[in-house]
Amino acid sequence: MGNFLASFKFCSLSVLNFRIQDELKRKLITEDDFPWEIPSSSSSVDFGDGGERKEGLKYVGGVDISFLKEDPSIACGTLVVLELDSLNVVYDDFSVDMLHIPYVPGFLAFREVPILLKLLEKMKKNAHPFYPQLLMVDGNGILHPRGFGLACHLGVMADLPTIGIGKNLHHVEGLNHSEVRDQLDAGDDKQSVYLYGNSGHTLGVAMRSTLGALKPIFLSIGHRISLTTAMKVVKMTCNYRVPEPIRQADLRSREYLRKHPFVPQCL
DNA sequence: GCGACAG
DNA sequence: ATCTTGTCGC
Repeated sequence: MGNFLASFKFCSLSVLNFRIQDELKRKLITEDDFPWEIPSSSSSVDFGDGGERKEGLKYVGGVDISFLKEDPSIACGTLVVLELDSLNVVYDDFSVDMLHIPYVPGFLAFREVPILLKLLEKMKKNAHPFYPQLLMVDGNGILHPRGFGLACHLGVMADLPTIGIGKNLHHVEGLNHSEVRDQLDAGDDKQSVYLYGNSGHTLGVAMRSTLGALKPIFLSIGHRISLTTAMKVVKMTCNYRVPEPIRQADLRSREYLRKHPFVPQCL
């Protein structure tokens, strides 16, 4: 009986998760859909005419989750917000939870979205002035077996513009690591190559985000942003290989777990 | 058939 | 994701 229930649970999970991804995918927006102006890569120009202009992108969020080595089911979800100009962290928040959903490639969102969404909603409910205008997610967007990775899932759920940042290539639609590497090495000092799936659609881009970085990061559209704009924003935030919002979320997440051991908030 | 497979 | 020391370089 236990086996039956276990396998039923497993089956229903898989089937339902496919449907949930397909259903949410209908809400996906893959072009710029926000009122904020992306600051030019240099300093912002002040025309001094006092005229009204669009509000600029200022608060960029990053999310990550780290795990307890002693118990991989204990996770620390972390949300940080950085000021784009200075890349200073102006907000961080943490939530330690016990996860009951396993990691399955292609279904990462079902494991991580609840905890991340909770952190975002807490900030939104309090009408926090630093609520992010854009969110970077440690995981892929449309670079995904069904074109709906963690960054898309979280973006649609939170109704936020999101960018997916992968540190490893998810092998989808014939994409493979060595081919990408060869293409990057083909050019003299090629910094990025577009990722085309078997279907010919652009799924994302492999990008050497800093001069010294041999290994690229893999970015893809999450929600409500174009790939071109996503690349601009990511480049603006890369002091190191991993964009600062993700990097800070990662660093602080591990630190929090080190300093606040064994205190799950949800059971 | 075997291996690969975001975090 | 996590386990891990030193080491090379700016």
